[in-house]
Amino acid sequence: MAAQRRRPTQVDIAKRVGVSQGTVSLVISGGAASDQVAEKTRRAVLQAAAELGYTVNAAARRLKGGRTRMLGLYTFEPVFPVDQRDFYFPFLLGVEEATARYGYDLLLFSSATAGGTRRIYAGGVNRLKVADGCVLLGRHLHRDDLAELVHEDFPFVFIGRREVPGEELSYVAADYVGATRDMVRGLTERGHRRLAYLKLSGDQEPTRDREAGFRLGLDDAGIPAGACVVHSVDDPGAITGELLRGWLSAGVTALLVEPSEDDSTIAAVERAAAEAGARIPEDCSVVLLGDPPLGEGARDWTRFSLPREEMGREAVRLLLDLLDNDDGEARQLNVACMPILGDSIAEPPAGVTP
Amino acid sequence: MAAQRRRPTQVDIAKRVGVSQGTVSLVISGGAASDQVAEKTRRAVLQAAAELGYTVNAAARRLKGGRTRMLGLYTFEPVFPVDQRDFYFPFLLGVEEATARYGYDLLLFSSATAGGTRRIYAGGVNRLKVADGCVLLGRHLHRDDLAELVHEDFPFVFIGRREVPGEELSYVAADYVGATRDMVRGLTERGHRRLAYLKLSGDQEPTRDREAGFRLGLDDAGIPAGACVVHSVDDPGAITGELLRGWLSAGVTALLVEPSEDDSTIAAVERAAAEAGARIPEDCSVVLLGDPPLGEGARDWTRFSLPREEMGREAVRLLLDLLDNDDGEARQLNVACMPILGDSIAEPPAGVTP
DNA sequence: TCGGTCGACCAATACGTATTAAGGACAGCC
DNA sequence: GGCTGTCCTTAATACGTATTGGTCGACCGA
Repeated sequence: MAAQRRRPTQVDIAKRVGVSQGTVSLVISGGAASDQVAEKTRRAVLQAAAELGYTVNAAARRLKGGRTRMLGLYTFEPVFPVDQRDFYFPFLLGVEEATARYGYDLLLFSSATAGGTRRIYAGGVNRLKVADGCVLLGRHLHRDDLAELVHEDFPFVFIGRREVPGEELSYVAADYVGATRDMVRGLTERGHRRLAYLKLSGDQEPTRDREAGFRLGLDDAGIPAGACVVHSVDDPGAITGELLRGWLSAGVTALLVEPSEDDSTIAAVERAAAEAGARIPEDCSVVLLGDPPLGEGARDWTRFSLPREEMGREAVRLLLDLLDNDDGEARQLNVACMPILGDSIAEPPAGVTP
Repeated sequence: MAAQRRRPTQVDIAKRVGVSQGTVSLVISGGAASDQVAEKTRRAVLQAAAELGYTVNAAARRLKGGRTRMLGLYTFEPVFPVDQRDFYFPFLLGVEEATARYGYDLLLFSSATAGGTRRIYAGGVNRLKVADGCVLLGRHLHRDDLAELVHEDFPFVFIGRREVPGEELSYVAADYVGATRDMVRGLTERGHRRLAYLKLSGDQEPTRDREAGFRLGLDDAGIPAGACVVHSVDDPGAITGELLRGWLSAGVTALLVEPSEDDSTIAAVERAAAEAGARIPEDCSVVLLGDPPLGEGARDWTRFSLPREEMGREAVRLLLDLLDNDDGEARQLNVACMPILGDSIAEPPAGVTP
């Protein structure tokens, strides 16, 4: 098995069979056009291809405008770190499954990590373009990168709702608005009238959507927004027993908590409750606006859960749709979250009548 | 914003600035060669590039260079099914990490799944070759595919030891021989003299290696092979309390169990022990020759554990080594397993003197 | 003024594939 | 035999970049 110095090309096949490169291309790229080729030629070409161990050069095919049958997956954070594992893995699962079902291969842009910071345009080059299209994933993204990506018109779909001013972009997102609204309804129907909402600081879309859902939920129940607390969590350490006690004595009976990436916010809430001598859910109901990051917490939180696997699948579906009929339209999809009734909510304690 | 029908190229920049495409290329690809360009021109080009929103066409660049800076990952089973998750995930982790560190991208050959059966040579064409090299992973592989793959000389590294008659192929494998030998030593040093070894049926390399290690371990302790039981497990249901009781009354004091992919074998052993009224480890020590598939078993088995993440990393390292200096040599690496002392072994029960 | 040197740029080409207009062989028909 | 048409194949070209041998002009020293 002497090493062949150069990968065989269509020209090599052509020479061997005694036809032209164009004919080889017709056969190889298959399907529609290849029935113009005589069956005998066709077989000879395929045979030679097999013998030489030919594979199409993806770069060349792409260059000409052809398809690579590769979909890219770019994540703004590394996907695989173990602590993020449970968060990202289901997305991956869905993306991989759908990619496979449609007969595409999946290209993970790991190299972006190399420089430490994770950028699309490392060295002015947009690696993504070797793929036919790309699924983007991650919470912390460079707005500049995203803007530039939109500016070229390369097909991509975001997992998670993203906005770029003046641009329409494709995404599949969890319906945080509706899910949060439903959570509020769940509380108000149990009689809670005064709620505290702990939102993450920063102005990310998921946070904004939850807050919108919160306000809609209040409207539904006819509760004035002024009757509730909205607290922006900059530092989980700032969620003290003191703070919580203040809220409770002001008539707050339920907490809505937006989970952070680590479980620090949730942990802080539990700690604060302990410090304040408040039992969950007897003295204070708690609802999580999303999945607890580390999954295996001792408590079975009432919460909603993102259909992450489904979101991954849908992202691929949208992307392929985008590829197949290239109108300039953005595809946007909101998937419903699944409400989970845990043991962290109850009726408001008796005697609390705000 | 109107989609620009065509992305700007170096030619566009060249026209705008009034230089040739070649000069633009010199400036853009930067670094070493670009100091041949006058500073004034240089700046003009860069400015125009910025104004036009130019980015390098990755495909075109690749076309010239040969390398794609992609490494492939091909698995003979689907990687992502949830039930296999804990088995495959650490390999993936390691592969991805190393791939990223070396600045490569990772191509998952998902499309292979499409046809139901998982073959490399779908349609007579070897998809793998779009990547510079490939890491192969999985227990059940088509020997034909592998043989053919070796025959063309495409650089790849197997995770897990594989043999193809007459060929030298590259792999990184767990040192099953040494690890099993050490397990036997652990038992014999505690006084066990009569062991039963439950091996999987089938003639896979991992099974053979473990058996080799078993025999070496017996040699070390001066135990004749005939004094021990080697039982091939075709059907876990066949491991009955009856069978175990027979062994125990024949003086067997310890079991070495090769875990299957599901946990059926291990479960069968526990069930048999219960039926036979034998406590583990008081009446019968048990050692696992590998990781229990489902991790979270109630019992803390004495076993050895594969350094799966490390194996993934090493596979990539070997592969890149293979790419960079292309002698025809195969790279082979055995990594040591980590022995884990659980609570499933003890001294042999008193009164048993074979 | 002339030969020489050097800096700055250009023209040409290769990379491997897809596509298309055009060419050639061959058969059928009048 | 000439005409038309069908079927198969080819030649040519485009895609966007990197590279290299070469050219052109300026500048310098003698």
